[in-house]
Order: sequence, then structure tokens, then C-alpha cells
Amino acid sequence: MNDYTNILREHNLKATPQRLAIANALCTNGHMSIETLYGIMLKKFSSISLATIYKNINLMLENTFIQEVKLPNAKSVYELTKTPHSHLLCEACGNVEDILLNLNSIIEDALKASEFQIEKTDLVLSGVCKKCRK
Amino acid sequence: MNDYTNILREHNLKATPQRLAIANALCTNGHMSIETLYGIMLKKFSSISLATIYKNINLMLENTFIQEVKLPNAKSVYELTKTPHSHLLCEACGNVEDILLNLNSIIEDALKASEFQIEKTDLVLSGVCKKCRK
DNA sequence: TCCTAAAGGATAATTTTTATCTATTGATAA
DNA sequence: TTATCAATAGATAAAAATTATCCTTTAGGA
Repeated sequence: MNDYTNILREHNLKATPQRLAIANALCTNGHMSIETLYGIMLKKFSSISLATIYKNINLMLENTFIQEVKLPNAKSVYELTKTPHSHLLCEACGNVEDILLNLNSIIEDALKASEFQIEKTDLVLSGVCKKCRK
Repeated sequence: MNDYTNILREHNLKATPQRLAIANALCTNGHMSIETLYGIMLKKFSSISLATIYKNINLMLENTFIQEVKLPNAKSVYELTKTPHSHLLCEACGNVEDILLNLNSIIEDALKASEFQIEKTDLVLSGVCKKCRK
């Protein structure tokens, strides 16, 4: 169980018990939707309001403490901000994994082919994970 | 103005005037959100119901006549199904463009690094387009 | 320890999306 | 052509998702 007190403060977020619990839930679970996060939070704070979840998720996004991951045919999930990475989505079980891929050559190709100044990439690779293939 | 009658039918969709208009709107505009599509459709069918837009979008998605494009920090847009491609998003003006990029090497890397059987990719490159950079 | 802006909980309001119901219509076959 | 019928459109209600409001509580600095 990590202590996110200081990391929250570095992102200009007061370290409330609810926020520390959100941070820990995301740390242990990796990627979570609003509703599953709400479910987990309810176990610890039986009277937590769904509005508190939304307010914190939005504030944490604005302050880049967390990131939203938009998935095809699924609800968005949220993760703690890490070094840039891509995602693997299992279409069978819905599980999401991080994967580090070097996209430099792709970005170069895109720079040549377009007139865009590219700042960031969002890549989701969808398929079937090992467990679900058996 | 293309005639999508047969293409709709090939996707098991009756070619109603509303659907033909949706197809043409997507063809000429490339990528559209629900609300902008509704706005355009209202010009042609002053009493069209928003429910009709949603029902058609969902049915067209199920029958792969169109695709949803999920964008970071923006609402989803929809496009006619074409050969697989990636997207460029201008963070300044919100414009979305298609871009053909060869992702084979990335997919290979991902296959090696993961235990996934990869079926498809969703890539959005965000940045600033030429017009907005001036 | 005190003070204050910020946060939490309860709840209402808003927005987004889906479901329901009836009249209409596209597509097929006689 | 016309008749037939399942599918669709529109109107609207309902449900789901998200945000706003209000008041009490609290984190964190003075």
C-alpha cells in the first residue's frame, strides 16, 4: 500500500482519505472504470457519494495525476499517470494491460505524411489475451 | 452526392431517406459527432427525432457500415467504414483527419512483448494542424 | 490551536442515451 | 402495380451518466 500523500500534493490536490483510497485502488488494479472504482470505494467508505468520485476523477485528470484511457466498445478506464505507453485490450475478458512500444518511426512517418505537429499518441491494440485463448 | 442505397442494403440496412442522408453527411464531412450530425440532419428533416439518430448510429455500427472514433478530451465522432487507418486530431481546432500508417512493425513488437493475439489497432495522434500553427 | 479555502455527502438538475408505442414506409412477392 | 409485413421514424417517456448546488466537515498553513 503506497503512500500517495506527497504525490497528490505535488499535483495540487489535498490528500484526503478518499483521494488516497482512489490512488491506491488505481495502483493495485491498474485500470478502472468509474463504476468499478465506485464499487471498491464503497467498501471502504460506505457513504461515499458518486459525485465525489466524479469530482475527484475530473480534478485528478485536470491536474494530470491520472489519465483517461478510451477503449473501443467499452467504457473509459482511468490509470495513474506513468511514462507514456500504449494499451492492450482483451476483447474477451475486457482486461487492459500497459505495453511499452517505441512509436518513433510511426510518428516520423506521420510527420512526413501530414502537416501536423504531433504532441502525443493514443494507441490501443485489441485482441485476445493468453488466458482467453485457451 | 453518392448513392448509398446498395451499400446500405449490403449491410442489411434498409435504405431510408434518413439513412441515406446520414451516409452522405458522413461522406462529405468525414467525421461527425452525434450532435453535429443531428444539427445537419435537422436542416433536411425538420422533424427528425434525436432517437432516430441514435438508433441509426447504433445499428450502423453493429452492421459495420460506420465506425466510432474515440478521441482524447473530445466526444466520439463517426465515419464511414473504410480500409483500416489511423487518425490525426488537432487539439486546437478539433479537426480530425485520416492517415494511413503502416503499423506492422509495432504489431510485431507487441506480439513479441505480450501474449496477445492482436486483431486491430486504434491509433490517434494528437497535435496541432498546419492551419492552427500559423 | 485557529482559520479558511477546499472537499465530502446528499440531492437536484442536466445531459446523454435507450426504450416504448403507434403510424408510416421500404422491400419483397404475387 | 399492388398488397403485405417487418422494419423504421417520430414522439415521448424512461433510464443512465454526469454535473451543479448547498451545507457541513476537514486538510493544511498561519
